[in-house]
Amino acid sequence: MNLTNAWKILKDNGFKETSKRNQILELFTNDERYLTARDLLDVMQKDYPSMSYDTVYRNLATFVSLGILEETELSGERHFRMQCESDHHHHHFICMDCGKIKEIPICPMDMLGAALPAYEIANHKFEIYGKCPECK
Amino acid sequence: MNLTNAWKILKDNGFKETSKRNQILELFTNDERYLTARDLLDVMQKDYPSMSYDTVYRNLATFVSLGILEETELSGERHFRMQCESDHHHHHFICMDCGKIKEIPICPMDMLGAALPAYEIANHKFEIYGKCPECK
DNA sequence: GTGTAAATCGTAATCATTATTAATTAGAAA
DNA sequence: TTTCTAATTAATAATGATTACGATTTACAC
Repeated sequence: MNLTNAWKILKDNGFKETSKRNQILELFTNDERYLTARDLLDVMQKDYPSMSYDTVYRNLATFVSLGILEETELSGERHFRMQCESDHHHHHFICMDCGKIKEIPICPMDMLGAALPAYEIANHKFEIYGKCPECK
Repeated sequence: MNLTNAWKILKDNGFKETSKRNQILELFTNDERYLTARDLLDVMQKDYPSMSYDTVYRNLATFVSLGILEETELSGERHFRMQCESDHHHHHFICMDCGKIKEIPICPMDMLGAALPAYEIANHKFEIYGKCPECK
């Protein structure tokens, strides 16, 4: 997901173009790591000292609901990153040191077959945590 | 994991036998769902009106560190349940309606093979969410 | 340019979790 | 059984992430 696509989605859904929104999106396009609301606020308050949590969280929720950002929970905090470009479903390795991620092309649901008959599957989560080659 | 085993582990590690600890453990042996700290407190305050959060959280942390309970995060809250009896590594389907769980005997890490050379894998999470046959 | 709904600001409220200190208690030792 | 001590708990406050709200500002359609 890049800036242009993100703005197209936002415009298509009637959202207005604001400098705050743009800076949030820019921060995500420039960082492949998962970021917290605080991470964003800390950076943005340099340019916009009046930036408030409300604005950060509200926009994060908007972006996630539109599929612009993806979200995960790491050590008790919500983390966000730009939705991957990959066209096919995948999962992530997350480095616990530097926060960089690597796409895992395998999805365990493929191997599940008929292991859960009669169950209605709504969602699943598969993440791997550890150290990337650079941090090892 | 049953009460007897849990107490053996606690005693072996020098922990004292208290009525609060016992009731927490009993609640978990009688409930296969994941419970929050608040769930426990609500029930326990009927028998022990003075029960405090500190006691709940402190014991939950103890139990998890000793491998008596297992923990996961669901919709922003920490949830706990008795460690499964299964001797072999597995994952869980979790019903989002009734909270009941079903063991999934498959682990995606088995299929990963050498997909992450040079990476140091410390941990992984695989969970499936949806509705169980009874709730569907 | 104007009007209006959307967006943001500033701040307070909420909720889960953790920390602190004093009082209580389990279990070992006398 | 009584005493002693460290572990445990109660009561409450503090913290940190997230959400909420009234007032103000802004994007943009007209």
